[in-house]
Amino acid sequence: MQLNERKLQILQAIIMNYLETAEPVGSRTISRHFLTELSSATIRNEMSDLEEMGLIEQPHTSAGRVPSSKGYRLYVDELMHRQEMDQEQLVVVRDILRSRTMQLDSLLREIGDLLATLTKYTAVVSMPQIKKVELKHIQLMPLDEKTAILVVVTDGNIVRNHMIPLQQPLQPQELYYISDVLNRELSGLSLSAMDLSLIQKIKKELRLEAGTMDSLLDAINDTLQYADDVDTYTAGATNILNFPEFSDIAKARSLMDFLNGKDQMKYLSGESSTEKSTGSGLQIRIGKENVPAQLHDCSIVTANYRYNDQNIGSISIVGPMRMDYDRVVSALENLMKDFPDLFAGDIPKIIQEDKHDTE
Amino acid sequence: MQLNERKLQILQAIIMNYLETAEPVGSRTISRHFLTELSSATIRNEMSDLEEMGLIEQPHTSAGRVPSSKGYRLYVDELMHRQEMDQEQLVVVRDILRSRTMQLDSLLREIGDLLATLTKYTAVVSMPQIKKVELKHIQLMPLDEKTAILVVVTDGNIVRNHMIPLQQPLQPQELYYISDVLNRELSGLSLSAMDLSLIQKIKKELRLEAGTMDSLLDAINDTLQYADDVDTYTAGATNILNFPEFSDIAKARSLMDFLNGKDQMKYLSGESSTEKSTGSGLQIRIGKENVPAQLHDCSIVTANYRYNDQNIGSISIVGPMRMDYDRVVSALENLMKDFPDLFAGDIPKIIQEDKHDTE
DNA sequence: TGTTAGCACTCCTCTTTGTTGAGTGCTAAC
DNA sequence: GTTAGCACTCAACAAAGAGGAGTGCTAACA
Repeated sequence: MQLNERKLQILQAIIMNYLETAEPVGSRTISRHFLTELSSATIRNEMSDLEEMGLIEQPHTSAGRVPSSKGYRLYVDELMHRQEMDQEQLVVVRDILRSRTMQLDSLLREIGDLLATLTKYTAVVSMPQIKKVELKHIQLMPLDEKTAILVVVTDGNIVRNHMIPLQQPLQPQELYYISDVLNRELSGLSLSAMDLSLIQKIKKELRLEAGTMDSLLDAINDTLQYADDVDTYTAGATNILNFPEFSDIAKARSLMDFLNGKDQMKYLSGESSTEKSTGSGLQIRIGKENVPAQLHDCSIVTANYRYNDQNIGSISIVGPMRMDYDRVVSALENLMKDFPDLFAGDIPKIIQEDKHDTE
Repeated sequence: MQLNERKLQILQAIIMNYLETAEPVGSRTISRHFLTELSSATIRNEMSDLEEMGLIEQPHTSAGRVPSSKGYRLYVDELMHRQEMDQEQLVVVRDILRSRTMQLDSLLREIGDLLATLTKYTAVVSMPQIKKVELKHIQLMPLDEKTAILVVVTDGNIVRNHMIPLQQPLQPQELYYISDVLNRELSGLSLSAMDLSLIQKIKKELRLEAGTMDSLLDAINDTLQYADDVDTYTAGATNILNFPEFSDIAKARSLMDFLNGKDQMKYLSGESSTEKSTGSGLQIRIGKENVPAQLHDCSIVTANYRYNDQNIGSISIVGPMRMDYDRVVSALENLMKDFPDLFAGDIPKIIQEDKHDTE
């Protein structure tokens, strides 16, 4: 079957109308509001074709049509228009973000909040995997006789700290000295580059008793371990409750639980090979394209952020399949333009299609 | 009107049954399952009295009775039984908590998670107001030419850090030196005890240029400011969706938004003068006793935790008015016993009443 | 050949109307 | 003071019917 221009226009009209109303769209609605030069009967014929092609579906015999996953997919790949964002609003908040924080993790949290507010969907930010980024500074601080604090600062100014039990009391000077050595050996490296030989080298240089050194290395290891957990931040989780597709409380709850559960969210940050990505490097997963069952009614648009050419985390917008893809994609793309250091190399090409006939 | 023993028993039966079913309780139910020696007619008479006294209410003419706020209040003040908790479960998790962390803030988060799981309600922890606790250690760390990191460790091993822009590059040695001076002057004090004269003194001792010093003090001030925000941690927020009283999505959403909104949660941590507290120092607010409208259908049980005889935060359980007060109070009291250093001075007196007649 | 009016048909949705049952209050008897 | 009995109330549920949105199909038209 041919997928001509007119069919595409009808598909687009269905998606636009369904986005607004969340109700199945009938032929008459389209003939009245979108393609006024055609009669409803003609549109009915075309819709029948579109259904046969699997792009739209009928909830029941005498209902209008609803876009299918495949229909959304086609829309996202071919028909979507980028929008300019509300410039004022965006600019204002952006400036606040820039001025307020120099720490990557809090910056990301604020970006999440911003996106959730802007899109009215839920934003899930997977926090940076600091294992992959370079160490900038490492420091032992005296606390009391039995404890020291290990503070690790990475590229992006992410600060992590960890308590270290001391086998024996150490003088502040000793801790400073150890810090210096650790810094000399480790800074500039990523945590994942630390291996046994390096540790041996440090051990040798420090000439500390085995016990002290071991607990120290254990602590560093713990910090590393903790850093490896994919930690996520969720903003606007309750926005989910606004959508009629989640008026069933059980459904809403299972999704919210899923979004809060740190473990499962690893799914989001991982790049799945099957999904196409948009020209700008965004990944869009629609409905059943998501593996976890809880996400089968959802769509997810994900941007990966990077540091030194390595993906170290992601920002996702989660909403119902009936999502305003234009707005969400535009919001993320604008964000990417605003933080070129975070999304380097992926400057979005704004595809400027004409807004044809969809009056 | 007399509030005799039998009336109390009936009230208790109504509360117990309503807790379980969330349905209005009829006279027949009570006569069958609770006070078998009485006929339903007798109980009807007593219930009529209880209603007149404002302790129970009728949703509509031909429905059973539901406890009123006043009824719950009476129950909580007079009739409640403390329960022993599931010992095994509690002990196990408790040990994990104790061994895993020495940092107050993460400990509190874990306690929140534990309580939410245990009670099936929502736990809201207001994080410690570090302004009120003593400084243990303060340290400036070099980061790059333009920035240093200020790390502040307080009593309870809460670590906060803050980026400090440097007017001019400083050598690590200089930063260490400044740290030493700051430590000497500040450790042992609470942040709130810092005042101008103290700052003058430090300034004098350091003999640094005004610019450097000012930005430093600004940063410390910022940290202090940030510390003063009442930060909260919410665990088990989605548990709310389990209760039929929140099957109305709008209601559920407004409550969840309220619980997530940091600002409004100050309400929880503040001690309101009007509420009585239980013998063990817990505060219980029932339904309309809560000031914010969003909480009018909820009850909240709050325990304040302290450090050096100062309240520095609180742990609250939020649930529907139809809450299992016994379980919640017991859970919190057990927690208080387990962390005597956190809840010192308030060792709960377990009131051992007989379980009379409520078969 | 593509478009459109017309029409029969489907099926959801909403309203109406009973029916049922749980629960009450009241009265009179024990 | 307690209880059996009875009339009454009212939410909840189900069945039945009306309305309407929307479809598919056919036949006519440009």
